[in-house]
Amino acid sequence: MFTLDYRDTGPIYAQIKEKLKNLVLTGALKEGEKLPSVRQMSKQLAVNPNTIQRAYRELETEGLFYSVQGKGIFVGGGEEAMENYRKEERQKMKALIEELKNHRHTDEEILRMVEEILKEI
Amino acid sequence: MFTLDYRDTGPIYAQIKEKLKNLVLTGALKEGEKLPSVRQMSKQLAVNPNTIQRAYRELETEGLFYSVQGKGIFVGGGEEAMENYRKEERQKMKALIEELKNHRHTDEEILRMVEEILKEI
DNA sequence: CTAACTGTATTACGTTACATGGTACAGTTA
DNA sequence: TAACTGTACCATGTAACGTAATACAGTTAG
Repeated sequence: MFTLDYRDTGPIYAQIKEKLKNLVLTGALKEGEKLPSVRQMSKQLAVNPNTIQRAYRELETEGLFYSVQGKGIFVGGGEEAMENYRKEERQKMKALIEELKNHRHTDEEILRMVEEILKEI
Repeated sequence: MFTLDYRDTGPIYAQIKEKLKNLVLTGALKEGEKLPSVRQMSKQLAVNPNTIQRAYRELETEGLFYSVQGKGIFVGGGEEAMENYRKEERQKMKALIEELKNHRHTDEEILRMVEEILKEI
């Protein structure tokens, strides 16, 4: 499904959350699909089941997944979660732009930087 | 000089670094200016001298400050540090834009978002 | 019904980062 | 000389993180 990046310094559960979120947001995991069980995923990634559980639980809290006792964890419709993520992303962008303006970048410089980066990718 | 934000969850030394960096990048602290001593600053902010020392040391490593034994810590020319920060900021922006594109945002949407935010600020 | 699978919860332990507190030493300056 | 600077340790307490083990409830295939 995916592999861990051991150069990443942050918490493992956070990295797993990020990977799973991306799989859903990019459409690789679609609504209703079942995710690997906590124990199965923990074996695949060679981490503790509790670490997987934490990632799953938090993604459920965010509204991206839903779980059913004894059955498994599934990808939800995600409208609510999507709306949250859009807001988060906009907030991140706003914070970054505010930082750039604090550091004496002009609006034109910022726009030019964004356009350049968009071309690069 | 500045105050700490106790809602901030991250390390205190990191917050102090960020505040000091901003004071220099915005021009509030100019080249050659002397900074409060480790002990003086630690009293002002009510934190341990070692915490201040760490912030100062790291900013010196980044090339923003320079220290002289027995005299104090001063704001450096900072050309080297500035260059690093510009690169860091561009890297942050690139990472954020890549995330947005992964999440199915189009170039037009991203540009529009940036323009909107620039107007807001 | 039973066995094997699911999610979920809890407790304990070790490691590490962070912050504090204290001490010490070298250089500068009034 | 005294009081200030930076710098370098070491010891301690706390919290986050990850691991490990265990237990319980619901589901499902046999």
